[in-house]
Formats: sequence, structure tokens, C-alpha cells
Amino acid sequence: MLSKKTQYALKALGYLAAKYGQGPVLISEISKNKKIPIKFLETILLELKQNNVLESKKGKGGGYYLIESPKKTTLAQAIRLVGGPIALIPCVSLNFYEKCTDCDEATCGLNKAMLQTRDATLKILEKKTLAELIDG
Amino acid sequence: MLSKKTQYALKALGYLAAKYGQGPVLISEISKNKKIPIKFLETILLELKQNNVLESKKGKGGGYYLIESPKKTTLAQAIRLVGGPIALIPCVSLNFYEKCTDCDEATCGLNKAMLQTRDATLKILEKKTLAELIDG
DNA sequence: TAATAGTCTATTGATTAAGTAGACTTATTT
DNA sequence: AAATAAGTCTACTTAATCAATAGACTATTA
Repeated sequence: MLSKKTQYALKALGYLAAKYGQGPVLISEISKNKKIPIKFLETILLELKQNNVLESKKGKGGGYYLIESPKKTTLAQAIRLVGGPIALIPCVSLNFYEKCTDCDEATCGLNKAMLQTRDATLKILEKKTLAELIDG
Repeated sequence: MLSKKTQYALKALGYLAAKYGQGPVLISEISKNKKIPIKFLETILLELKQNNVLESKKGKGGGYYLIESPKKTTLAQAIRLVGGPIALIPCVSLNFYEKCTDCDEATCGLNKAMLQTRDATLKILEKKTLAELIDG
């Protein structure tokens, strides 16, 4: 299961995707519509900004908005930016790999099974983009 | 990512699968070989026993062992017993479903994407059994 | 009855999630 | 140009969940 933080990030990005090209969107608006605790959301959006997915404008009329077209960012990228691993177990994670201390990966059955599920998951998440998060 | 508890459970079950039919296996032996904190492992094995996957024998010559052939239990079952959700987000979980408060599942793009990944994951995890966890 | 091994309860520590307070920035209004 | 309103940004605190540890207790075998 994805962390709350990652789930919120995806929801927020979906909301911003739908409003792409329409100027800055208020944190409070996202919070209200997607039912995300506003202060938690602030930190998430800030992190997405620091990762060059979002841009923000301060002051009156300000808010957050996507830098690029929603089609440019895949769900796999989004998840990795804020949340972390997509794999079910660290020894098969591409971006958050950790070596097992108790087995040889070449022969480990668990490794093999988890590798397969990772590939299947990634095949989907690397094809879908933020644009697919828009309701329809 | 699966919780530590779930990861440990899978490793322990793999170890017991390899020793199936050879009598009780000590907690300490599993702990040592699979590098699992022994006290944490105790609670995990106990839980698996209460879920009728394992049986135990007390006293000298005691230990834990699989009740049924490793082929009888799928990885999906094992994960659900100790860990919980396989889905990435609660609104697409079969066994730990929670309704979203902020969207209509029929039209939600995130729901659709996560449903696809869940199906892909499940297709694999429901086919593989504890027997596949044995090294080879 | 002594030794072995699982069972149970309680506590600690670490990480994640959420909430609070206030400073800083920008645009508008007068 | 000053005051004010409307935003984001930063730091700190609290709550909840997950992971790990400690030790007493119970059952079994030799």
C-alpha cells in the first residue's frame, strides 16, 4: 500500500492536472476538494515544487500549478518523487534497492516472485500519466 | 512496499516450506538463518498459527511447521493473513476496501489506474505458492 | 524434576501522519 | 506609498502506527 503522503500527492496532482493551463490553484481549494489535511498538503506540494514538478506563486492570486503538461509526468515518476518504492520488497526495487542479508538473489524464490510483480506493476505505471488521473 | 512484518512472514514461510515434512523447526533456527529479530518473529509465527497456516509443538523437540503442503497456500493468501492490503490504494483493495471520500469511483482516473495494477499484481501472486519460495 | 521450547504481556523506540504558530511575499486598495 | 488582504514557506509539537525488546509464564520431553 502506498503511504498516505503518496496517495495525497497523486490526488493533488490529478486535481492540478485537470486545471492545467488555468493559472495558480489554491492549496485550500485542493485540500477542500480532495479532502486532504491542509498542512500536510502544504508540505507535499512544496516537495513536488522542489522536485520541479510544480511551480508556485506567492501572495494574492497565488497558488500551485503544474510546470509541464500532465502528459509529461508518469505515475511511476510521481510516486517515486514523494513516496518511494513501487516494489513490494527492497531487494527488487530499482530506485530504493537494498541488498538482502539472508539470501542469494540469484537463487531466491521470493526475489523472483517479487521481481515479476514489480515488472507487471511498472509496465502499467510507466505508461500512465497525470493526464489519466483526470476524471472522465 | 510490504511491511517488515509481511516481509519477515514470507521469508519464514519460505524457510518452513523448504523443511516441510521434516518435523518442527525452531523459531531460533528461522531467526538465525533468515536474519529476523527473534521476538518479532515469535509474534508473526503465532499469528500464522492462529490463522491455521502453521502448527506448533511445545517443549523439547518442538517448533513450528506448515500444516499443509506449501503448494496449498498462495502468496496472495499469505500476504493478506499477516500484512494486509496488496492494492496500492484502499479504494481498490478486495480485502481491505475503504471508500474514497473525495471522488466517484466510477469516473475516478486514479481508481482506474490502481485497479489495473492491482489486477496485474494479483494475477501473479495468486498463482505462486509457498513452494515457489524455496531456493532453486 | 530439570531442561527445553513455545506463549503471552508489557514496554520502548522509530517512523509516519497530522496539527499549530507565525514569518515572509505579493497584489490590491485607498 | 502605506495598509491590508491573500497567499506560500518554515519550524516545531503532538498523535498514531509500526518495529523491536524484555521478561515472566506454560507445556512437553527425557
